[in-house]
Amino acid sequence: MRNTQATIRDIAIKLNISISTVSRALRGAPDVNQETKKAVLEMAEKLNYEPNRVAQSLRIKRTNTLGIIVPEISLHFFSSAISGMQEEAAQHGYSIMICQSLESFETEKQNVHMLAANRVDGLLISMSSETKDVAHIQSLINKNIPVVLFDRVSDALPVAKVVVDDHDGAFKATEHLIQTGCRRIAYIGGPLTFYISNQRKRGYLDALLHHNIIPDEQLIVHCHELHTEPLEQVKRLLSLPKTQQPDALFCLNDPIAVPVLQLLKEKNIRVPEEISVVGFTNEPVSAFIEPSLTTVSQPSHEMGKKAIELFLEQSHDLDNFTPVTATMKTTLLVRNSTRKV
Amino acid sequence: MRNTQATIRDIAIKLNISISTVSRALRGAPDVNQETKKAVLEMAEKLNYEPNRVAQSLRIKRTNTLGIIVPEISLHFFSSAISGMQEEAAQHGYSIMICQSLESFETEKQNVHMLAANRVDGLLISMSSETKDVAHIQSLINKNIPVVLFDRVSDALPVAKVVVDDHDGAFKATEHLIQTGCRRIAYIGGPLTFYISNQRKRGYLDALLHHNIIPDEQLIVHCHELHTEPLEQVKRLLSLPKTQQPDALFCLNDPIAVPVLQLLKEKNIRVPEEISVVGFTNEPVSAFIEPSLTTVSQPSHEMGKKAIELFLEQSHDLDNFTPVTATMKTTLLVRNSTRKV
DNA sequence: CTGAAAGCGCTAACAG
DNA sequence: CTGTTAGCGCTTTCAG
Repeated sequence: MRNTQATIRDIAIKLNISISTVSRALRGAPDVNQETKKAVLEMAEKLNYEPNRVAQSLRIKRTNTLGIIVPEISLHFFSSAISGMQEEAAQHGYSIMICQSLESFETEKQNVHMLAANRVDGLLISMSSETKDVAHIQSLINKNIPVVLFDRVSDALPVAKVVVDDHDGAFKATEHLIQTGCRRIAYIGGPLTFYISNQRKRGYLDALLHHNIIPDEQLIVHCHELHTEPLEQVKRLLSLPKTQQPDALFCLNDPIAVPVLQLLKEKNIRVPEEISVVGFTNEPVSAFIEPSLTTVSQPSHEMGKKAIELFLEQSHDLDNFTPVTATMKTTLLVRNSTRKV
Repeated sequence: MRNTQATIRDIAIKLNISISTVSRALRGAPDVNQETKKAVLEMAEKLNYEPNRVAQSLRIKRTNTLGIIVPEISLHFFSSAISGMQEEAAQHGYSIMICQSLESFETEKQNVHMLAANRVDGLLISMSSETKDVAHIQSLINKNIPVVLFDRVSDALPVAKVVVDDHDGAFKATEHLIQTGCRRIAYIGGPLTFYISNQRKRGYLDALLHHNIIPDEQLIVHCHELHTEPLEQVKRLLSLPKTQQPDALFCLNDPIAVPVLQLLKEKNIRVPEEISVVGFTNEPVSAFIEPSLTTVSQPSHEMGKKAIELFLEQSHDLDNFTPVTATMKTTLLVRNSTRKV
């Protein structure tokens, strides 16, 4: 933003007509003389005119911009979801503004404020694992700003959501472990307040119970932090007395499962012979790591698109809108980190 | 953007003072009575006031927003660069707006227009492989909008750039292939107008010449499209008469090299015994694929940060600014897709 | 079909 | 220390 940018006023003066006529011509209003319109368009071209969306937004009280908050852009699940959103949003004339919370509650709050200050027309949020208090998001709802939660959602918020059936995915994954002979299956999860982790834990527990396996509290791990703690916890589990050690690890997600697989390789523990590993998400590396990782795949790109669709529906009919939850399908991808049936 | 958002006017009325005083208090101007200031801040809090950056931007002619255009968000190199930018930008009070060109010139042009219309304070661009005409970017420069090109840059543009030494990286990679006994080394590159590809090709050629190997035109491939064509071309090379077949493939980047590696596996061609493969970029999968991919790594996150730094320098001193090019270090990561020395 | 005028929410002289 | 005033660039009545 500097000088030298032509405005409708410049066009109006050059053409010796009023700025309202220019404005009309530019926006293709019907009640404008063809000749005038042509002249305006030509002059705009000549002056390299670029509409000022900032001024427009202020006037029409819409920015045609959507805000997105994700924990970490560079995780493939999120960049892929963003990519889906971006494509869908662009098709409907929306730009997107992106923030990352880096799994920090404070940063997430700041992000929300920043995007609200920018008067985005809607917010698409995947919550940080740290977030339990959802007042900052609730306040958006109170201000009538459409919010769509995706993947990392919260029960406490009456908003549109895009999720996969985490319970079902976890159930299938755990059942697969059981069916391939595992009995002491550990769950490596996130904080106790982390909704998505709890859903997956419930699926895991239900699968155990369904197959008459009594859950062992010792094998259920809640990590407060998702980068280094999971590895520590796995090491701890592996140092338990032989009979108490797990014979399978069901990890909250692939970004946890992949390093776990590497750790096991370092320790010369054979996968899946000695221990099976299952992840969740299906990050690209998971197919390539040796052994390839059995995981529950989520349709990240489609989830992104869907989130935009839900926003659009909601924004068309803000007054009588009831929060919908779109549940997408997961697929259990059986690869080589689990035993054959 | 809907109703119910408090403005400084609301605060002024409630407190029975002028809006300029409110404005001053809110921005922490020095010449405001402590009491007044306190009252304003409290009232702002109470009304859930959120500054309107749209109005601010229009008035001060700066948006504190940066535009980013990348070919594809979900490629790790780009999402990682974006992540670096986002973190650095946030520290300096900038928001970011993201577009993807999807390797389409037309889309890239549209992106530029959209971001210009949004009056971003600067643009960070990694050009599509299709882009040869750079007039759309030149026009930004003419309008005094700071532009920083990163990774996918163009020679024709006098702007700040963040690159790696592509020539050097390619030279090292090719030399490594030669030193491990390869003689018929193919280059799988991009379009002839694709700057980065040409740089890498030159590094490749210079390495060959340096080692007295006469380049074979037949082994130098230019793909117009980067998703499916490279595989076709490799298949073609593999169907040449035995003596004309390559014994190594140096690929423009990892997103090409990885599928190539898979193709070779399908065809039961042993890597690196029968043919060596080298990539460029170092995507996360490259370390995990079997055999792991020898590649030239680029510091994506740092390149992103650096790009923001260059923007900041430039925007501080727009008038007498000379375009700098920051060249970052690459590292040859020798893994298992090439033979041992 | 066109123009005049008001105003979106905010900042920044200028004057007190 | 505070208030008045004039816009930033645009859209949108309301008149003609």
